Amino acid sequence: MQKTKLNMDKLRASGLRPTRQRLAICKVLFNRKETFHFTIEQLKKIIERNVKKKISLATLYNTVHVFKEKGYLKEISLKGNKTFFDTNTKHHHHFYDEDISQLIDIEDKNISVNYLPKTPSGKKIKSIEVLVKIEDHQ
Amino acid sequence: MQKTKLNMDKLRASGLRPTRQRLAICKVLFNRKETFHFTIEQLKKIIERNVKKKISLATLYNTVHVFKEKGYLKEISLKGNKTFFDTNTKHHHHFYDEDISQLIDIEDKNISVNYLPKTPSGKKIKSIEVLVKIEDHQ
DNA sequence: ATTTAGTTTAGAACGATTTTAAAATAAAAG
DNA sequence: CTTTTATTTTAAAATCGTTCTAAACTAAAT
Repeated sequence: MQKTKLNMDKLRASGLRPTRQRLAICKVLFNRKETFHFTIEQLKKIIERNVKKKISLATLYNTVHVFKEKGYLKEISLKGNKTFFDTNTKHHHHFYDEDISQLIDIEDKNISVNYLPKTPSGKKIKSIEVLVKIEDHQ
Repeated sequence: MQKTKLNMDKLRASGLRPTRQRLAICKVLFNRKETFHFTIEQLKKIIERNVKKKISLATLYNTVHVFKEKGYLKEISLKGNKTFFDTNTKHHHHFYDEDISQLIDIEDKNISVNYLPKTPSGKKIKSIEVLVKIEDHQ
């Protein structure tokens, strides 16, 4: 069980020292089997449940931001005030249930976009993101 | 030229009285040929150029919000702090140039999503939105 | 052990949006 | 018309998510 070691490597690769706070954040983010979608507020609540000493908001924002820059987290395009992050860094898409603000991954291979219009001149495509909004049936 | 009349109808249909301020907003939003993508701040700047007496931010937020509820405007899914609106209310998609924060419409018929995974049980699809991010070539 | 560089923190600051309550205006009633 | 009533506009305060700040703290290097 070298999960802590892996997290330390991830931190060092991001240019961050492996502190108690950062390791607690990594544990919540990366020591899980399933993809994890979260806002900073949600992450804060989860950490508060699992850790005795509280971690300041500034540290959460900081660490998450660096992981995003390094590519260990993705930011998700959604309207609204809250920013969502995703531990699934592979290229993929999402179902979004607005009623419960819940995201579900759609694997890239499970969706196909046949794209027709030409890219504006001088520009090239950076990414194609599909968001499928869902709601209660009936 | 009954554009003002049309705007008054739009306002009344939205349950709003046609005031001087609201008609000025409508003029900027709806008296144009092309689709218009905007943030509230951008709308404010445009109106300040065209109207002698200034319109308060609260009125802009208010009116735009009601038009969105009524379906005369669409809100666009984009990450980040700023909220974009679109006068094109038909179902369609977007190119997004993050460098210049510029949106370009892609007509629905010009893109096709072949969607494979099944919708989570008890849920049905509300919309499918495609966002094609573009950047400078090279 | 001491120094140094990086980190955490609470709280201030910030920008976008919403709310407030008082002054202004549109529409309805007389 | 003029008055009354309901709606609207406004500036300013409040709020929310996020970022910044500067002082206290801790990890790593010496």
